[in-house]
Amino acid sequence: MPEKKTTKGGTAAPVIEFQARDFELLRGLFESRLMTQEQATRLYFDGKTEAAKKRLQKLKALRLIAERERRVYHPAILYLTKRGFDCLATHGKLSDYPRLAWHQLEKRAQVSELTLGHEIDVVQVKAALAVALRATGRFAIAEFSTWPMLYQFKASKPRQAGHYSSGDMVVKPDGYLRLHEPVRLPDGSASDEYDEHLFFLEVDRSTESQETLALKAHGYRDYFQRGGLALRYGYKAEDYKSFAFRVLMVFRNAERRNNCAETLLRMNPPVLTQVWLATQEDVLRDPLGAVWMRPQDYRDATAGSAFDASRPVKGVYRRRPEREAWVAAKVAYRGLI
DNA sequence: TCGGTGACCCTTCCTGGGGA
DNA sequence: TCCCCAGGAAGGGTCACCGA
Repeated sequence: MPEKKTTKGGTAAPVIEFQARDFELLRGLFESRLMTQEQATRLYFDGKTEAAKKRLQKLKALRLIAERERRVYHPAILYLTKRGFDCLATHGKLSDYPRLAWHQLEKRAQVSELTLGHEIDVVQVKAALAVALRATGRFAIAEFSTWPMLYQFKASKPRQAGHYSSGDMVVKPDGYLRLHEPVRLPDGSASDEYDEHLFFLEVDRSTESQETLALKAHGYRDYFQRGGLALRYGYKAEDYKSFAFRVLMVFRNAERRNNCAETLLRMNPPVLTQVWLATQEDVLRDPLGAVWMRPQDYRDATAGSAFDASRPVKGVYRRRPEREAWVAAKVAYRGLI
């Protein structure tokens, strides 16, 4: 049964029938804090710009969403208003989220320009993946969240030489994706059973040190080996192998990606296959295509060459465009699924 | 009948490039 | 340096079509 909503007073009070898509959009804004109109169009309107434009205008007129102050020629960045938040709460659309008062959400939505860029990048990757997955017709997205608080976890820090204990750290993923892929019966039809694919997402803005990235990779490995995800879904930690996940790291350029691959290979023990690396440009173009590499793939591509990661690092860091060219030509890129 | 959507067009506001 | 123009981004108007 459609639900009607009107506004009080004013001129030309808009009246709309809420659709499931409206709530999905509002929930999306609740989770991701911000998204551009273009991203909302891709995520919730199948890329249909005119349809998105009209619907978003109505939601803005109802003051359920609003856009950040911007230059007229800059893309519109949408956010959820208090009225939108109340609307979701009233319709019971926030029951599967932690309880959050409006003032907490309002504070969360006040982001700096630096954070803004990161949030938009994360949603950009999310939109690219969601659109590509939808287009395959093979997968159902069971969860795709970009709210770090929902999936953050504690992991132990790597032990340092001369120290008996290692201490804990909190890892806050930029995103978490759970996919269902129906198992095909011999006749080609889909059964009730499905395979599950689990991913954590890290979108790098070149603002963190390689050491921090390595620390995160260590954290993910620790979380896996301790059965953190198994426990999250109500299973025993010993069942951790049934909850194998990959960590997708997306970088601004190939140099940064390759540096990270080298860093992960130099860890002790090295991270070889759990972390998958790609550039943002490649992911936005073809997120499911052969654009991903694992540190092990990087190692294979550079083995015995002047860029072999096992060679000791000497002196200060210098750019090596020839390394990027070498890797681009030699590495065996992988498709995500 | 009405709401939602798609398509097309016009307008506003601004940036950036090119030429005088 | 100034002016002109193309183009980006989005708001808004209108009309036609579809489906409940």
